[in-house]
Order: sequence, then C-alpha cells, then structure tokens
Amino acid sequence: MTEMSSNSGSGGGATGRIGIGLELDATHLKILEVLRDNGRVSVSALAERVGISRANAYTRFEALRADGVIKRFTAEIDHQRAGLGIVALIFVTVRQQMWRQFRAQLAQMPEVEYCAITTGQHDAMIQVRMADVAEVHAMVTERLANIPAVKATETVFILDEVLRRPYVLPSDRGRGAQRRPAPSASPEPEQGQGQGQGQGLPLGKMRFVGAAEGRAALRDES
Amino acid sequence: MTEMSSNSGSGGGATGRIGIGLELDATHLKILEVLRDNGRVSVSALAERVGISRANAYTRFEALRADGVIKRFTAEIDHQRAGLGIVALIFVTVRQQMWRQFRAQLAQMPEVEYCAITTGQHDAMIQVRMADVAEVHAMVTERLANIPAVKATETVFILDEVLRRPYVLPSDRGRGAQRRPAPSASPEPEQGQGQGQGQGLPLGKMRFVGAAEGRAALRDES
DNA sequence: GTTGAAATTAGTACGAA
DNA sequence: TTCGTACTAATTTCAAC
Repeated sequence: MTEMSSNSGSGGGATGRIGIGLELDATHLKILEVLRDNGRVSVSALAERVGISRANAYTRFEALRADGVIKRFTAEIDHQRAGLGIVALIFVTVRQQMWRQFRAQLAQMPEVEYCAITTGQHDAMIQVRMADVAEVHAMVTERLANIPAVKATETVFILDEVLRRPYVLPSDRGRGAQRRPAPSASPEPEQGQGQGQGQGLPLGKMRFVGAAEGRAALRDES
Repeated sequence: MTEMSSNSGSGGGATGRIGIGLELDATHLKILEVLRDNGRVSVSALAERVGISRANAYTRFEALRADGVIKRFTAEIDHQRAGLGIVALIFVTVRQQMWRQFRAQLAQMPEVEYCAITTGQHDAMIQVRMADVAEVHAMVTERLANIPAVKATETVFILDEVLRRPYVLPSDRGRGAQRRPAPSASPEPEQGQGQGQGQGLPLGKMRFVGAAEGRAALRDES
C-alpha cells in the first residue's frame, strides 16, 4: 500500500501530462486549503467556509476525490507520544539494475515513512521512524544493508522537525514574504545585508548536485 | 502555523519525557491505524472496525485528540494534479547563532513542505514543492540565499516519490519481513558483538554521519 | 465499558435560477 | 453550473444498565 509514482512518467512513451481531468479553479484550491487543516470537516461546514452552496460543495468534493486530486484523508500524530520519537534519514546508493528489487524490499518495511529517488550524490532517501537510536542502527545494518540492491548507505539523524505542512498549494504563494516578481531572474533592487552578495544572486552559495552515474538508465528498469 | 518541536526538549531543563498523559494500548494503536487510512471515518464505523463499542470509541477518540497524540486531520493530494509537480530537497548550512532567524524566515515560506534539523554534513533539510524547476532555482537563489542565516545550500531534485506513509506506528513492526528479536539494548545471549557485530553484518557498507561543527551549541539559541 | 433511544446533523435528490 | 429546499439516512449525544 501507499505506493506513489508522481514525477517522471514511468519510463513509458507518453509525456507525463499535467492536468488530466479536473481543471482546478480558485474554489477547488480553497476547498483543499480547508481540508488541509481540517480533514474531518463536514461538507456542510466546508461549503460555508469556502462560500458556496452545500450542493456545490458536495459536487466539487466528490469530483476532487473521484479525479484523484484528493488521494485520501488521514491523521497527523505526535510521533513521540505514539512511541516512535527517533527520526532518521538514510541516503542509499542503489546498485545498478536492481531498482525493482530495491522497491520491492521497501514495500516490506513498515517503519519506512517516506522514500524518494533523488538526484545528487546518492540515489534515494529513506525516512524512518523508530523508538530509539539503536533501532535505527539495527535497521540499517540488519535490514537495509542485507538487501543486495543496496550498495551503500549514509545515515543522519533528525534533531528537530521544525515545520511540516501536509501539502503545499499553488495558492499558498504570495502569503509569505515577498513574492517573486518575474518568472525568472530578476534583480532585487535593495537588500542591505553586507553579507558580500551585492544584490546579485549569491550563486556561489548555491550548489546544484547532478544525478549520479548511470541514474538515467536505471529509471527505465523500475 | 504548522510548527513542530518533536525531538530534543527545546533547550530547556526538563528532560523530554515520553508518554505524558495517555498510555497507548493496543486499541489506541488500532484506532490510529484505521485513522491513518481513512481520516474521515465516522466514530461509529471506527468503533466497528476496531471492535469496541461506540461510546468507547468516542471516549478514546476524544482522548487521543485532547492529549495531542492526534494533532490534526488532513488530506493527501496528488501534487502533480494540484499544479506543483516538482519536488526538491535543499540541504542548508546555517550560520552559527542565527538559528532563530532561520526558523523565523522559514515560517514565511509557504512553499516549504518540510524542514528538519539534521546531523551530518549539513544542518537542515528543506523540502519544497514547486510548479517547475526554474522556480526551485529562483527560490534557492532569491529567497533562501538571501537569508543571512543561510551559509550555503545544496539542492537535489526528487525524481520519484516511491513511498509515503502518513505515519508509522509501533504496531507496524512485525508486518514486514523479519522482526528484530529484542526491543532495545537487551543482552542478546548469542552473537558476540564485540563491536564488529558477530553474525556478519556488512558494517562496512554503512556510514553514520555525525553532527557538523558547533551544532550542539546552536540548538540552545533557537 | 456496553447497549439503546432521542436529537441533531449529514447526505441525496430534486426543481429553479 | 450553481443554488435552495425537502426528504432520507446516518451519526452523535445522552441516558440507563
């Protein structure tokens, strides 16, 4: 369960089209906003908060669900109180030609909360939640490292989870600090922080990390 | 909104106690299991699935909520269809003594879905969701890099989100592959793990990454 | 901790704008 | 499409056991 395949149209031929089905308008986004903070609101209350009629709310709600925009409803828990207060990230290097096996093994690991294939130095990032540090160690050494597909791992612990949003919406933009003026590179007029970057983009600070060797080829296999 | 502070009792004096309030029994966990997959079930249906009476379900449900074990209910959406199909991880090195500012700035960024303080080479990991790759670039160079607290960043893109579970529960263990024998640091009779783990654990494969310089001191400031 | 009945609310199905 | 209303079914609450 809980398998995804968001980006990258899985190797197939057709381009991963965006916006199949529903065309989301402002009202849809508003519904998703309400649902993000209270997934258990009644559709009546939802209609009220969004400012539409009940019937309309039912229609749209059902449409969002049927169209797959809303995948499911769930809860957010306090992991500490639930007994799993230790979080770790495990960066995995996967052996070529063994992605399918790697994925299969992952599905067998209930302690894995999140797994994503990434560009950069490693191939995948796994987030696990455990009761104590020793369990993380055991998991990495006894379970993960025993998977033939796993070539190497690198583990870091999460000291504090500063922020977590269930999801981000396009309508969220503009609520925070300054909004991005133009689509691409636009020079910000001021910003007097003598940090050294003279209003230009401190590109030296940034470092994009490309995909590891042979990554592209591997995607097809899975 | 959506601020957390799970691990590491925030600098204060009292040890971060585990299990304040509710002592979760098997029934509580079962409730959380049901709620994970269907956050909108009626309490009646919940009671039925868990195998307890309605009133009992209401009591426990309310207790979990009031005690903070359940923090909120929310939805899971298809980000691609919602218009934000690009995911990136930004690993941030934070300047000493500027954690408070770093956190404050983060709260101003609605496109940030997740942020955690980590051990290892970097200080924090930020997950953002954007409409396209250019937006990620703009976000890193124009917004993040302009924060004085940010010393350096390293960005990787997520090619595929293989797996996401809303949360992991202690009761999940044992459903996957082989189970770990003992809970914690219980003296295992066999397996003379002098340090090099007796039964052939490929420890060479693993690499734990410690905290960056001056990390411990920084925690107090935030 | 459980069961059963009353009160409230939610979900559905219409016609009208 | 969206809205408003009436109808039906379900849920929540509250009582006693």
